[in-house]
Amino acid sequence: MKPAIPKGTRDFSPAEMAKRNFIIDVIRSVYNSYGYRQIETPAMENLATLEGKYGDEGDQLLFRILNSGLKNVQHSVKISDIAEKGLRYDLTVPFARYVVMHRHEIMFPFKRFQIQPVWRADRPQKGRYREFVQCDADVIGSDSLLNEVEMVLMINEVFAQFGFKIKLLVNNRKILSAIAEAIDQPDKITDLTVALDKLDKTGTDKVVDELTSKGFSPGSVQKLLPLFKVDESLNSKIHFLNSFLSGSETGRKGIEEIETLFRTLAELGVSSELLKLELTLARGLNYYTGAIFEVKLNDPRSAFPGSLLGGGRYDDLTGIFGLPSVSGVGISFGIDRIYDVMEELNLFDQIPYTTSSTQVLFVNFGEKEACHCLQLLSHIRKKGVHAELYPDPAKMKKQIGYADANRIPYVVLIGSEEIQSGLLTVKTMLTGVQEKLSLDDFIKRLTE
RNA sequence: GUGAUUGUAGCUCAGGUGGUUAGAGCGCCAGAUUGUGGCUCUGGAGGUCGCGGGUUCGAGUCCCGUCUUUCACCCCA
Repeated sequence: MKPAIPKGTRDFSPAEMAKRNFIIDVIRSVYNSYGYRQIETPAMENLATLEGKYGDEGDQLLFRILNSGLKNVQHSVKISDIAEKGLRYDLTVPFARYVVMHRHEIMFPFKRFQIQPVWRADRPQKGRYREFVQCDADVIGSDSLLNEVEMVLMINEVFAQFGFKIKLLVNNRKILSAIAEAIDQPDKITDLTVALDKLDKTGTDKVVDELTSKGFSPGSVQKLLPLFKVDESLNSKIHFLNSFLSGSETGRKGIEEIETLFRTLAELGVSSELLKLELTLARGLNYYTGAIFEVKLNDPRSAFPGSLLGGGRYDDLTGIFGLPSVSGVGISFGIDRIYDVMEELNLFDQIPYTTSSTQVLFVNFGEKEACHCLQLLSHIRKKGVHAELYPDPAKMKKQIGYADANRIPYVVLIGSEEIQSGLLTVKTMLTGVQEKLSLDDFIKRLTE
């Protein structure tokens, strides 16, 4: 049979892994430095845990796992009768489940991070995969807006290390639901936000069309129009919202949250170039209730479409699992998209990463010589040098070619002559220069 | 889920209107160099033309189906 992998999945070669690990290491070290602690959860969850958390669209995109032991399946069976598990769709919902299950051993507020693959049964396309890795950080059990502030700081710290420019879009679900109230369509928040989200892409006419087709009355659409004409500046947006949402308690709270967040960040010197209040930012996931975040590429060298990060506050995700009124905020980096952007902009060239960490290759001249090398190897590894012995007594051309192909900087040759003299013949691959060194002198050179 | 698009050697790609034995570059292997990589030269291996069916005397080429690739919509990291 012909080898193949499922649609939308990928293999990663050593060179690709080195680059992926570079990205992950940056994120992990920032998470660590802010006090987040790592957990993992299973690839699969019970469908009951997953379903209904991501909207109708999200439910469609869940990978469901067929129950084991099934023999024949009739056409008329219900999915719930043949599948009770599914691959996780994100890391936030499994985390909420984790928090509820482990509530007695958790000290709140709980700051955790998690770096694992997730799966979505989407049609693959640019920047979209069926299996991809998310890097999440969440704080659960704290209402403080300082957590939102911290999320933004981490976002900036991480992206500052990648070599491309981004824009961090911020909005607040409370404001969005207050807008829905203000135009007398409080029950249509989802339709409203989905339509609003397309404003910058398709323009006001298309948004109006979509709202009308979704059953918004002409009167409510009329009421919405001023929103499209607000000035870009933060102050004029806030000013507009204050009057537009004056009658709404949630609207007032949302504006207050936004103001606090932006004020604190300004005091911390977070550039307003990076940060933008985007009133049309919606985000499809159902569970967000407060701040919402999204990072887009903002670099003249590329027009990469998708978002590189998403996140927000969810006030009651644990409620469904039986632990009400515990609020959390979180963010999620999409490393596959960050990788694509860095690859497109050739940014990996300027960044230190290695495909192989081997510093020395010992050439294999035969059983006796190899055995001698093994003893030297264990000594030199204890000194912290990364070294390997070629496994077969192959031709020199082959063995040195192996060092060349793997960019191993030094080759050590130990034949009968070297065993007798006790000196190593060391070849520096870059220059081709060859010299006789004692083991200690060689180690000294490598560890200096 | 809707609409397009792609598939020929390990990789990148050629193969007018169907017609002998399907090509190139790069890579790979071997030799020139029996203890020496990159550069050069010489030689060699490697292809069910994505898969299945159809039209035809004859299909890499035309038709249908299917899978895959890429892209847009939807939605999202």
